[in-house]
Amino acid sequence: MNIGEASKASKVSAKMIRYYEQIGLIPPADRTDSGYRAYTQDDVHRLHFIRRARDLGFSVAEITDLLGLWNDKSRQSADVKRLAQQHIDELDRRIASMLEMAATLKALIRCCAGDERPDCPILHTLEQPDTSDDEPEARTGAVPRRARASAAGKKPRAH
Amino acid sequence: MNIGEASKASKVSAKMIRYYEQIGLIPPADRTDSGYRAYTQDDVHRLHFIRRARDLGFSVAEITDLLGLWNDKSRQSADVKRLAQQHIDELDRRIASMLEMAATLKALIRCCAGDERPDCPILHTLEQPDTSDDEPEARTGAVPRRARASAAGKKPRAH
DNA sequence: TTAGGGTTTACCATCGTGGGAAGGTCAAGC
DNA sequence: GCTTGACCTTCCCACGATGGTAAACCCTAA
Repeated sequence: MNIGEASKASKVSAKMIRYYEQIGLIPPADRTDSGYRAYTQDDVHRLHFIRRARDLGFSVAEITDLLGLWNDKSRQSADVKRLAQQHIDELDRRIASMLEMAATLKALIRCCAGDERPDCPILHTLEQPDTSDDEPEARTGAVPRRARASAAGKKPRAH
Repeated sequence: MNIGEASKASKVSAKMIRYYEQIGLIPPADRTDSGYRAYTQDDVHRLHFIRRARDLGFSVAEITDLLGLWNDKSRQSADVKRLAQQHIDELDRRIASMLEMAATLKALIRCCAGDERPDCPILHTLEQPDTSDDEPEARTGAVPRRARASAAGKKPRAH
């Protein structure tokens, strides 16, 4: 099977298949005499597995582990469960972060007239220094602010 | 004011200040005779504005627009509101996408014994082709699947 | 004057994906 | 056989926002 067919069958783009091979997520494909990559049904199966894990938001690094467990006949389901739980926790963290942003914005929007006048509490708030919590140095090193921001979308998944 | 001081005051790293200048988000800073960037209180004010907008998850492109409105004395608050609403919509889309992933994983996890045996419904599900919805071609071109995936974290915000 | 810290530019890495160029291969139709 | 179009190959570039590093330069206090 050519890479194009494997791509269609697995729903992983040819570009990504080559990339996954390059970074070692999948073993190098067999080659025809002319250098074309040749895939078996099993290869497609693995690619599809990867695709589905990506759809669930697993990073390539996490998928490396998942594939390892997938191939390990003597795996313990607890290991898989732990991986999945870690990923859920990460998702939940990012969700919470974004919910917080959205809530803040929604509160601001409710106060904005949204008419032809220039006065706007949204810009006003962005302009103002922190009003509620403002211990300048003490809090800067703390987790929340940066954690909120950094957790906001660590694993892009743009096609 | 040096870049270091401006950085501390605005809570934007020096690295990012230079980057924002490079991509044209902020105008080139004045320079001292020796080539050091020099910032005014107003510059810091603008940087802080940017920082706060980033914390709310606005992309640099969106902030370009926000800054334009900020500087436009004859702006209409409706324009600001519209920008904010668009961003909220985008956030909500990504949140929904991640909630869906998390829900799927949580459902899988509930079915996994999580013990020393290798049998695991999580891997099993990743392994299986789509069972519920499987109109192979008809649906592939449609939005949902890819939209779900691509919305999963388009705007990384890693420090 | 010297030491140490701040600053400058320039380049590289991240992560997963797409785009494109330049060239080789294959299969169908003439 | 030859042409054509679709496919494949590798290689490089881009994205977005950020961090890191290195080599060179500047400033200030002791």
